[in-house]
Order: sequence, then C-alpha cells, then structure tokens
Amino acid sequence: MSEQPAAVAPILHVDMDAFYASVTQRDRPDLAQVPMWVGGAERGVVLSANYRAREYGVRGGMSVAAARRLCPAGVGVPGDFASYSEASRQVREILQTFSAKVQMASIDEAYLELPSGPRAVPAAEVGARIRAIVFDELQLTCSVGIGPNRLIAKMAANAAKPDGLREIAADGVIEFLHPLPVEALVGVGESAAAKLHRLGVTTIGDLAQLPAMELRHAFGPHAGLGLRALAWGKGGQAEFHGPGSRGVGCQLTVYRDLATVQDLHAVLLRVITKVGSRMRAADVLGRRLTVGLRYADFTSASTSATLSMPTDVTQELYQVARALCAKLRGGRLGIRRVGVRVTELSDRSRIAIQPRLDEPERGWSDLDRVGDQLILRFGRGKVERAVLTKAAGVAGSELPDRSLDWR
DNA sequence: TCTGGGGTCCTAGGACCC
DNA sequence: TCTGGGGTCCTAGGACCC
Repeated sequence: MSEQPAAVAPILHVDMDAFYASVTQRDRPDLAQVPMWVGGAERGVVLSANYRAREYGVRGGMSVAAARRLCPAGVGVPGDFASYSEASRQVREILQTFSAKVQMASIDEAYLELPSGPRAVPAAEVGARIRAIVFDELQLTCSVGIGPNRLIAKMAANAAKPDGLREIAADGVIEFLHPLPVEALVGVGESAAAKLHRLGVTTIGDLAQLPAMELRHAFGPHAGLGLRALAWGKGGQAEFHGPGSRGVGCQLTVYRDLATVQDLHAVLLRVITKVGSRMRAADVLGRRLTVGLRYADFTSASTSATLSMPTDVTQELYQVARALCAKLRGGRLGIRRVGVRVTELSDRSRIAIQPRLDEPERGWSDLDRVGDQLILRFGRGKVERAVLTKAAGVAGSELPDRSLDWR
C-alpha cells in the first residue's frame, strides 16, 4: 500500500447519475418527462429515482408506498438488470482507455488512478473528456470528483452531482471538507450521525476538533481514530488491483411469511442453489457459511459455521444450511426473509482436492454442473430441483416471493 | 408508509494453545 | 500449583455503502 504524494497520482471518481433510472428512461424515452423510479409499482423500495421524482422528495431506499404518497403521479418501473450490467460494462471499457488502474466500486461507480508525470493530461481535463464520451456513446450522465485520495475524490463527486465535475487540490481538502454537515462524510451513517449530534457535532469541522477522549468514549478506540482521520481528509488508500469478491450471498424476502418447515426448506434450497451456481461460475470454493433469518416482526438473527473443507457443492452447502437454520430458529416460524452467504473464498485452482474412495461428493458435483448448464440454456424458471416443485404443494415458480428480480 | 438485495468491514467475547 | 499475557480462531451482531 504505497502512499503516493497527492500531486503525483490524483484519484478520479466517476459516479453515474441516478443510474438505474437513467438507463431505464434512456431505453424508454416516454418516461424521461415524468417523475419515475425503478423498484416496482406497488411494493418494495425505490432503488433509484429520476431527478423529476427527486423534486418531490423521492429518494432511493424509501418504500414505494412512501414514494407514491409524495408523488402520486410518479411511475414505478421494474428494474432491467441485464441492461444495467451492460451499461456498467460499457462505462468500464470507456474508463479503461484513460487508465490501466480502474476499479469498479459498484455497478455505477469507479475509481481511476491517473497516469502521472510531467506530460500527463491534467486530471480535470481527463474528467471532462470522460463525461463527454460517456454521454456521447451511452446517452448517460455522470459526475466526476478528483482528489488526492479516494475519500476526497468520492466526496467531490457527491458535491458535483448531478452532471458535474469537481476537483479538490491537496491543499484545499480542509477548506472543502470542514464546512460540510457531518452526515455528508462517507463512513458516517445514520447511527454515527445521531451519536455525533448528541455530542454537539454538526459539521465535519466540528468532528475534526472533537477531543480524542470523547471520540474514543463514544465509538471505541479504533473506530474513534478512524472517524478523526476521515474528518481530516485521510481515507480510502485501498489497493487498485482490488481484493475481488470476499463472499457470495443471496437472500430472498417471501411474499407471504413462511409457515411450514417444508416451505422454509424449499426457499433455503432455492437460495443455496443460486449461491452455489454463482460460486461455480466464479470458480471459487467457500469455507464459511452464514444463514440469516428475518421474522415477521422484522427481528433478525444469523448464525454461521466453518466447514472442514471448502466447497461449492450445492448439496453440501444445503445440508449445513439446514442444520444452521434449525439451530437458529429453534422451532420458530413466521419467516419473511431467508439469506445465505458463503465467505472465506478461495480459487478452485488453488485448492488441492483430495477425493476419498467412498466420496459421494463427485456425483453431486456433476449434478451441479449439469444443472448450471440447463439453467444457462433454458433459464432459471424452467429448471428447478424436484424438491422445489413438490414442496408443500407449492409450485417452484409460485413460491411466495416478494423479491424484485427473482425469476 | 410497513420497511429489498448485494456487498464489505469491524467489534467483542469466548475457546484454545503456548 | 497457580497466574498472566498474547495470539489465533470461531461466532454473533452491527454499521455502512450502493
């Protein structure tokens, strides 16, 4: 982790404006003139709202019911995630023509480390070119922030939104940062902001001046020091090749709360199957399995276990998940969400498989692969394990299901 | 107004070993 | 025989981000 002087290698942050909503209305121009959001017409939450809807106070994360109340004339549109992925890929390709060090931080955000040196193009000029090319080629707008590190680049992009560019020089960081409200600081969420307000902190400058004792008392030694560093504009020195994925997870909120063990197991298998096939597609094995449940009253709990051997075999994961699930709920039902996550991943190629003579695993492994290929060819809706279609008399494709994109 | 899905990272306590 | 400290792993839960 080399700490480069800011002037040598500025960091540029590209953040697509209202990404899902923008892609959707680009593909459906009739929607561009009306307040619109992505996230379903009746239920669930708003994933992304266009700027017309934002004028009414509609924001990402709020329930669709709340959005509809704020903006009764607004149009809710289901997401087209294939289209978003494609647009994201195109953005990445454009960015890679400007720097070899590009890291997508999410589907709609990227960091670039710019080439440095006496003949390098000034960062602001690069940012302006990126914005122009993205708009010309994709008909999408983005905002660009430039700063001496990731934290400042990202916050500069936030300040530039929408459709703008902002550059913060190394010697302008404090002047930029300290007047901002403390909740604008990346890393300060609702919980930390509430605590800070109670300490009388309203701006990032206030936070920077807060006595270390008070910070430590409120947040603990480590997190306290971390907050202080952020407030002084230090942060986000992550490596550019990136750590890759640290886990694969899937969760499903069902349309009607699960009332029988059979239904619970059917959903669990469904979620596990998706995780397993994604792991195999990524050629990773996982060693730790976490199961999380959310109950009808919105309380939730999770538990996890470490496997003796890393695996990507659906059947093995499912057996462990079932046991964890039983331990976790202790007979309780009325479950609205089932989640599974596999972490401590390693590349398949680096794991030496030690087959045993009595190993049934090989057969399951082959079955997984056949299943993956069938799904690729025919689509997920057509291919389900027999257990799923028989469970509790509920057809697999008709399991109670609240999710947005599950097919 | 009843509240999604996909992630990452951190903390803290207990077990266990040296 | 008793005590202490440090390191590492495991597990549960929380905060945060998009």
